[in-house]
Amino acid sequence: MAMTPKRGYHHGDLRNALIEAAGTLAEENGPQAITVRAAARAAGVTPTAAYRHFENHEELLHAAAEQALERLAESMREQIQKLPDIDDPPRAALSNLAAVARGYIQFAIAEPGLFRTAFTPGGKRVDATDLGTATPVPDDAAYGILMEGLDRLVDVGHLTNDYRPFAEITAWSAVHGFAMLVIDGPLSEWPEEALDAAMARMFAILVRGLTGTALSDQLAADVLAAVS
Amino acid sequence: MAMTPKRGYHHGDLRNALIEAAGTLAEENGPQAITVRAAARAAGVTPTAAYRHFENHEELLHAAAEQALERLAESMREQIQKLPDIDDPPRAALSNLAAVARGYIQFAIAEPGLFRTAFTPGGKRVDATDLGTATPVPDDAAYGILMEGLDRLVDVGHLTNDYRPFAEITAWSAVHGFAMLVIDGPLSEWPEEALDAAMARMFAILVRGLTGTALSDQLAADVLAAVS
DNA sequence: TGTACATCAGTGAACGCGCGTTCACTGATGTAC
DNA sequence: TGTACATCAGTGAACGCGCGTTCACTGATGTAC
Repeated sequence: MAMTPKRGYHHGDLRNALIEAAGTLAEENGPQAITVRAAARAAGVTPTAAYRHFENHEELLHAAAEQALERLAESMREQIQKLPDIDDPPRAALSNLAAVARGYIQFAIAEPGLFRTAFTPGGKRVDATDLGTATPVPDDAAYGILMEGLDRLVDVGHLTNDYRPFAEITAWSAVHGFAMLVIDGPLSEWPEEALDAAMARMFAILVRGLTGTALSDQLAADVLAAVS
Repeated sequence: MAMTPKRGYHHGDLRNALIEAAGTLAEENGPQAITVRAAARAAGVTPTAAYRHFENHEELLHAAAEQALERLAESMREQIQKLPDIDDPPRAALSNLAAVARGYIQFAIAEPGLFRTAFTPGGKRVDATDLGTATPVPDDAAYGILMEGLDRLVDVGHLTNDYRPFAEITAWSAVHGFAMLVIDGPLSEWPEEALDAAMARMFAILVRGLTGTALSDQLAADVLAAVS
């Protein structure tokens, strides 16, 4: 069934081409720039053709949002993989978490248009795994990576069980908020070094809040330096 | 110079009427809904008339964003004023900070359209007090309220000086991120009680991270219960 | 107090644009026999 | 292997819409004398 894209009248893989085009539009001018017509134009196709693959504009936007979210997760994974091998397990767990945060924030800074697209309203992206649950959980990769990072902190003895519930909400909120403030808010004028310092500080506060013990300055610096 | 609004050919206070109209539009359908034409329509005036008071669409948007930010600050002040008198100064300082957070998050939930408007990109709202500074600081009221809350924590001995720098960035990030995740993100499906629990948890983690000492469960509950 | 006149704050019509979406259509493709 | 035909994936033209913005204008207002 896997068909290689074909040139010519029949495109071969128009659906993906449109999503890709939507991504490029979002990269350049934010989610607002994603329109059926512009995506079709970029894919070299008539607007009508898009309606073979998407019910309407909203569906295209939603598909683009999902793709952007996946790119965000990729950025997080990249930072984790860049990490050197670390023998000390607690330290490794901390570095891992720092890499997760770094990947998240770095993606927002590098690709603000895509980042906004990922969290665009209307793209009802929280397909709760179980809508019966009071606290439905996102099924996206980024969320999984964060949860894993926190679980590792538990395994390693750094995070006690009584502080585990909702820990991911706090961590996510902080990192997400930071990213937002950088791209749309008061931190947008700050130079990189100041942002790095603020981020290091935030990480230290977050870790002390989660684990109850302060990171030594040395450890904090190391852990953060380990990610680019 | 203060003129009471007049009916008739000359409106009397069209500029403010347009900003007000823009606010209502944003309340109902988000910042996207703010258009020159719609605002003029709502103010009972021809689109052209709006151009007597705003250079272009962007300026109107910017004015609406500033107003939304002011409403956010009001919401924070309201929560602070609702606070009962508390004799114990450290406890009062903590309650104050909790009220600030509550006011911020509550506004986002109650008025998501305005909240998004306040942080709309393009409304280059960070008129840095001093652009020579490496870390320019917003001049809006909401920011001032947050800073004051943290300073009180220092005065009271809860927050040591080495943790004060960038503390506001961390606190702001967490609260802002939480608000965003609630209105546009994964937390939008959560029932109120779950949000309250998550928020209480976040507050506890944040305070422990900032001050180095855990809030007793009792204190945390009290402090959060004090705000509606 | 009355009036001429400059200025101010609106009107009304029009422009060109890009959008989402629908319609009737046609060329390309794959399959049954 | 050849062919008839259903289906699929596009085209091309058109619709109605609301937008930002500009133009020449006019009625209302305030002020100088």
